[in-house]
Amino acid sequence: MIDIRQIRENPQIFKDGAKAKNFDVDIDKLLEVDTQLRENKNRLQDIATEKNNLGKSIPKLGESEKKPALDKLSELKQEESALNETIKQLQPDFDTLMLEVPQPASPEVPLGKDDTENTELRKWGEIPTFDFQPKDHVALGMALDMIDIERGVKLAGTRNYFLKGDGAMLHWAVLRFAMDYMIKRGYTPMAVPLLMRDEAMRGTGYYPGSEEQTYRMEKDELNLAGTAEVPVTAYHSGEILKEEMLPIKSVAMSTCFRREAGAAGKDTHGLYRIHQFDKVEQVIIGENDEEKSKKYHLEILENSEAVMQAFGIPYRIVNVCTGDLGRGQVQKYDIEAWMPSRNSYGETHSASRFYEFQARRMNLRYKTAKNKNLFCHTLNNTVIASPRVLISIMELNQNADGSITIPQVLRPYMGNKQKIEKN
RNA sequence: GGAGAGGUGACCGAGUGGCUUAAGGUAACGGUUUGCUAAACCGUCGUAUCUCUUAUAGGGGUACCGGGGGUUCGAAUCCCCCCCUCUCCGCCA
Repeated sequence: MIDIRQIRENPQIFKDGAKAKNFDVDIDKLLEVDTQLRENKNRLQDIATEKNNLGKSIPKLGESEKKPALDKLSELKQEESALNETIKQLQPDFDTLMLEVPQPASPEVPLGKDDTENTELRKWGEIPTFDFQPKDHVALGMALDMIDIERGVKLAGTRNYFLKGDGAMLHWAVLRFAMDYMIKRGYTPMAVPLLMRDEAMRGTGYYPGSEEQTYRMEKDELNLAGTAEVPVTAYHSGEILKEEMLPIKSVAMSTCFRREAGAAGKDTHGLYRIHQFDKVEQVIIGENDEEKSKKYHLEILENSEAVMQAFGIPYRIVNVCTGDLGRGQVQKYDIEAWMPSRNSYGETHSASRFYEFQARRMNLRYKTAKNKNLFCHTLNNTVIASPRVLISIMELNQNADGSITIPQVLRPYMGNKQKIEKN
């Protein structure tokens, strides 16, 4: 959410910002409602003052003076309830519009209409060539009895799968390595609830907007989080933290649930786009300081790169353009991993910087040394998401005989096994 | 699922109609004392919003004691509805 005072002072920035991000929001309408609301509220305040004064004087008045005073009072009350009625009508419009105003992107974000206009910042690693006919992860996984998509679909519908044997082991190895790495970097591990109230969804910026992407438990009015970002970022919502607590760096591993509505027919093959996966996610809750936020942003990007490098996966860093940014993001770096079967890079990570946007929505603040309450800044990034990353790992490390060499760093998590082979 | 208790400021916790923004305590900040640390003592210390002024500070108004409505000249305090939390019992991983 944006500070309404900033919108009042400089509406054009927010109009342009929304346009660049492809969001449709009526700033003029918002300002109009804001003006009306303020007029009514100011008048209401004056009435309250008058009422209070009058009320206090009443016990001191003589009998003859009491009657006119009471008459005046009931007159004021009538006007008061009329104003309240108007405010009650305007307030929801105002609140709705406020939740819709996007955070303008940072100047270093490239202008663009959609993901085709994202710009590549740099690459890491060599794209391998094979001197045999390489298989894709599905063929590999089926042959090695690691992946069973058919039965996943039988039991849970399309975009569902089983991992078994070394497939399950590899999946957990990747997650555990990522978790251990982040803990070594000083991030606090968290196990989190995933059934979230609407409030948490709104606070992180997923609502309004991503309702269609989200599984909802209608009976309980709870939402199945699509990422641990929701519980971890909202963890301190509504609180006033002490400045010395910041930055709070957390890492959580969780299952992620996504409906993938509107993606029908897209990426239907294999484990790329699925309804349920596991992810290690890093979150930083920091000070209200743009320079620090940028520093943290690079830090969380580096953390993920280190993990990708440890796995030996070639990747590139993409500066996501304005049109592909979410409502709240100031800037976003995606990491895209090389996936031989797609013959392209596929998104595996998304590092976002929000400044105050999320903190304002969830009323997450801290008290400075000067006793001021400021909204925190929030950031998050994937550390690793599996099984999507298994596509790269399996396909890149396959051998001519159909076996898969396990990356060094994952072997300790797989009983020091070096290869996954047919048995 | 059944029964009960409760929701007050960063935190704990008092407060059953006006003198309460709200006692007391903790934490924090400033000061006195002090070789240092600690302790003790004194002082300051809620949030939001509007407005004024000798305008990165101060003054004033208003609202806020879970949310919404009501009674009343006046409500944290009384009434109604809702939400949430906790405890006990039952069932159970």
